[in-house]
Amino acid sequence: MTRYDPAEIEPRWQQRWHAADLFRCETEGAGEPFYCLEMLPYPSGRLHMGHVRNYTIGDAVARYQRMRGRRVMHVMGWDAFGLPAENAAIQHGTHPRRWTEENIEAMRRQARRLGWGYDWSREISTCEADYYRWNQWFFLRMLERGLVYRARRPVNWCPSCATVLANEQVHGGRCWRCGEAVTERDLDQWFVRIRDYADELLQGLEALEGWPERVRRMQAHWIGRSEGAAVGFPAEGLERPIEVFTTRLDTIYGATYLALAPDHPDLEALVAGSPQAGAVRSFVARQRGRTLVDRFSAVGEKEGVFTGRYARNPFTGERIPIWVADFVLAEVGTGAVMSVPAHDQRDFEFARKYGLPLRCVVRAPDGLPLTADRLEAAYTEDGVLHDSGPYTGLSSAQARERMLADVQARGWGGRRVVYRLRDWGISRQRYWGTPIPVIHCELCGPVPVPEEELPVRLPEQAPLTGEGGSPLARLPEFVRAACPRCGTSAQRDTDTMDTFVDSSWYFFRYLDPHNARAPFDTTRVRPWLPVDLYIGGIEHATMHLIYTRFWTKMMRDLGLVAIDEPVRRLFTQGMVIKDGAKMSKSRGNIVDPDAMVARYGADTTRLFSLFAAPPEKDLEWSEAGVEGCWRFLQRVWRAFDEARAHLGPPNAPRPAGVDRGAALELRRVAHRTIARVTEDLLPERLQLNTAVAAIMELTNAIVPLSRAERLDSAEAWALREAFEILARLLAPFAPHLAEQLWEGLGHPPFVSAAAWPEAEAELLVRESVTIVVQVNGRLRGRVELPRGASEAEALEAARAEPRVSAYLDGRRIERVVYVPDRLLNLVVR
RNA sequence: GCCGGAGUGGCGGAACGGUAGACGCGGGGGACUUAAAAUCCCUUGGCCCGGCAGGGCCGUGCAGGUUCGAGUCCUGCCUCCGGCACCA
Repeated sequence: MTRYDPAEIEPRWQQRWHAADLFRCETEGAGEPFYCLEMLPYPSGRLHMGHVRNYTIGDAVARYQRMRGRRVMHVMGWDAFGLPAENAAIQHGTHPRRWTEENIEAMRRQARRLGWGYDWSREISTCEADYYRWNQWFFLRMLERGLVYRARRPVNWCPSCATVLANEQVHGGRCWRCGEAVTERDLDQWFVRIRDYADELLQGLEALEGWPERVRRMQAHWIGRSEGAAVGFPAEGLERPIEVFTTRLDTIYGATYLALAPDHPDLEALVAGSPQAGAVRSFVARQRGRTLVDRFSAVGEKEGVFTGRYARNPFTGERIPIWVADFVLAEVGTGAVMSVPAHDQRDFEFARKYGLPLRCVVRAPDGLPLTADRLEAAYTEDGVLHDSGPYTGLSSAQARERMLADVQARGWGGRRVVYRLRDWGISRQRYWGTPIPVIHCELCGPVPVPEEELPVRLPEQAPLTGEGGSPLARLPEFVRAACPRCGTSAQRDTDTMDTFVDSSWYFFRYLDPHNARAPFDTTRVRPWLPVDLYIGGIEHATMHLIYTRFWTKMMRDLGLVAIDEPVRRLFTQGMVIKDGAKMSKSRGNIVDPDAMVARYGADTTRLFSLFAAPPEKDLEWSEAGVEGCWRFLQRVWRAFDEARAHLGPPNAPRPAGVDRGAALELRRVAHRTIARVTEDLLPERLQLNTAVAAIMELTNAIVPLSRAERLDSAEAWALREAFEILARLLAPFAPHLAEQLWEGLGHPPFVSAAAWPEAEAELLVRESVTIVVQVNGRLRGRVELPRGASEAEALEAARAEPRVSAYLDGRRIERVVYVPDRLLNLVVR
């Protein structure tokens, strides 16, 4: 008997797949395209189990679709720019490129060892000029269209990473990458007008039926559309009125003060010369030093300072004080609010603390007007207006409409929609990224680098300190440039692009990876898009997955693609957990994929990562579970070894007698397994854990026959058929062992290229079925009947069952519920 | 606070509104072995009646409801996880 030795089997098949170029995919050709995509990895060093899970799911789907006859695009690439490379370089005195390339090399080797089938001829690495030049090209296209602009603005700053972060990259006030508390800084930055697409990004979510509801909700919330009105409050000492945004225009008669954000642009002009100026300035200075984390944790303890200035409520003509308050955020709405303490909880708390007046103007529809002195909390519901001049008596909704019409008629302001989504700041003050193709000229301002001069190459050497400031700025030979417009000496932009730019369009490039004239050829990519299935972690719900949707729409508007959305079906797989926590180096609960492969082989590793939990849920790592998968594969191996003696030649004619007895039973199980596994592998289902379970059941049905002393010709034939089915069903999950079985069965290679088995319909239905008999909904017996038996026949059979008849004895059957071939429920009294 | 998701054996998890617990792990018993490992076979939700054969009751977070029938649908709670969070 031969031993199951993955260390011997697996490299051999990997070699043969490679030699046969089995996974190459032509852009054009026969077969319906299927684009199976997984989020490309950051080459951090080694694969971790999260990668293994992600890519094994994708590989199983890709292999399955290939066997179904689809032309499958399945590619691997590297999100190769980014900060860890730079930090590692600083720490270990190496170069980011070298560090990155070594990691890619190691991870590519690991990918092969796990048996993942990619078209390596399409591999891309985003740190290559061939790739990032097109980031620059897109930047210039967006600049032409005004989709990129430069602005000085308070931006999120991660002190540890020494760079700016986009809003999406700040999670709970902390850096998404390193967890450091984020502060604010004023910097000149390039921004992408993703906000211009806010409405479309929001609307588009409804059509994304193939996306998890969870992700759609998260994005909708992230975009955060709110509808209301912008109203100008004339302020003493300012030429232009202070514009406030409100969704509760109906409460405007209750506004008793204005509150401005500490970094409101008009604040300095407002307070200049006021006796309060000093107090305001020191308050503002204190606020600026606070981190976001600090600000979040202080929710509820609002602070503010009176500016010494007043504004006029356009509706009432009333003079109300202007305050600066920390709970008003510059980036929300207009950065200024009309405060209505009686009807807004925040305004209420602030007014209480500083003794500002309250005025009630809305009451519950069935209630009495509240009075300010009795209020314990703001009344924030809609209701009926009182003490609101001509609007008194209107409902909140009516009032909002009328008031808005009057605001517009009198030129005070108008309807306004604001989004929580902010423009995407893409400038990064680090080295290892795409240089921004702009030259700053003292005379002409920022001038785009002419297209024919692309790529602006990232200099191979730059002084890296990690202490802040763009490393490229310290390279005079990089910085110095002639202004493309006027020719005078000017300076290159020394920031690099956010690496989320790289990952926004890489899967378009996979489809045309060597194109030197354009990011990709429009006609080539068309048949492949949108991506049929995209697999990755949930953590990108409001980062990468928003950016790439935006990028697709932007490319559509440039005429490059004809789609509105990049991804038809999104699958978010769960995390890999060990001892109740996400695997991480700092926790020391890492399981190394290499060690797994060395010990159990790739097939066991793959199988476990698919079997141990439904793919969308978190997977708890269990050594015992791995052992179980290992045992299963051994069992398959041994069963096949034992069966050899029984098996006839391939393609033998079907002998008489396969339609009864053990042969029939085995055939039924085998064909039912085809149906189950096929269904579980559908992109909209993807229940790979139950698919594996079904294959285990098939194996359990095979074992007794393969081990039998002697089989008749029908049983032997059925046994061969079962193994041929097993080999092909196993191919997406444990492809090496599957190849070995296929070869052992006398077939030419490769099972990976064989046709997926078809279930014979007549084997899926039985001529006799077990019907469950219930009395009053409780299980009391089972009867065997021919399929399609009538209710009367079922009833007769049920009455003949002693267990059933005991419950019917002396009672009247009031109702019979009959589900043909399944169940009979007798309702008695 | 708002928005999602999830609660099923000792564990991971299965179950078109129709036999709850597939498959795997773990446990118990047995075979093989001098012994162990490996492997194989039987068994395994709880309680109760029975010598066995067999049978009964309870059971999918809690409380109700709809239904002939609810893990699954509805209402209200509880707990845990995730996202957002002073959004004007």
